[in-house]
Amino acid sequence: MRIATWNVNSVRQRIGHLCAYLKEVAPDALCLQEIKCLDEQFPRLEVEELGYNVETHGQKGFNGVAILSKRPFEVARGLPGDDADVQSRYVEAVIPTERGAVRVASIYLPNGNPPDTEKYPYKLAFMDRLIRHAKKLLEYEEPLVLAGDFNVIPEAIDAARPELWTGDALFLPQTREKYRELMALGFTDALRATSDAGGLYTFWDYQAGAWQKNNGIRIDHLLLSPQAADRLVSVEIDKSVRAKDKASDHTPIRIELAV
DNA sequence: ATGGCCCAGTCCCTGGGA
Repeated sequence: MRIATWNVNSVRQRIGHLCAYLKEVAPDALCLQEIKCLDEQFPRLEVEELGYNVETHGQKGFNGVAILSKRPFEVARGLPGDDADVQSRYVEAVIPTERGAVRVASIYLPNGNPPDTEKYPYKLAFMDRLIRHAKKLLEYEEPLVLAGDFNVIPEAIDAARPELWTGDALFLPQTREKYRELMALGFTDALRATSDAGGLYTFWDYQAGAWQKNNGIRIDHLLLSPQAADRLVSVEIDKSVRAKDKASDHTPIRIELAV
């Protein structure tokens, strides 16, 4: 089973690239972040025409997540303990497979910048809620994939120029510590399970020629429960998507799971 | 040349992203 995640930076701006990706890569499931629209504004007909089922958790203008899957699936919107939170950043699916099912979450973790504002504690609180929920999901002892834009640079090797990020909410010690707390529940970073190489990025800023200089960071992750990690076959960053005209600033990353 | 963008929205500027 092929599972991909991609922060599209507005699905309405990216519908052409999205359809091309679905045709060329044909993921069984695709997690989207930053759809930046209401549920009813999502270009669902174009996607359904390509054989996908669509579940969105959108909001006006900002944020918003979605899951696309060839097979019909069960969906849950929002993180538990989320009731007071108006930002749409989490959607979860249980997708049937040949032998059973795989649970997949599409996550758009808050950016948290600037760190000296209320945005940073909001990020950390969201991570706490995610950790609590993930802990519960792991108790099912089933294949589980937490996929999305985590807005966390895990290690210095995950940035072309780590020195530029030392004071940034994506790389602050407290951010990375909380990310490690999540990982320590028993998750495997799919990419790091297959490579310890540097230069593997999923985001390049629009500004200052970051793409042309390969000044990237790795912040989009696929985190696997033990039952998913056991079935990991391969990982691919679809870098060519970032090279297109009118690209998102993120590029997709995907895994093959033998489930 | 030490800067360079892109998105949505009561929309020609502002706020947000990372």
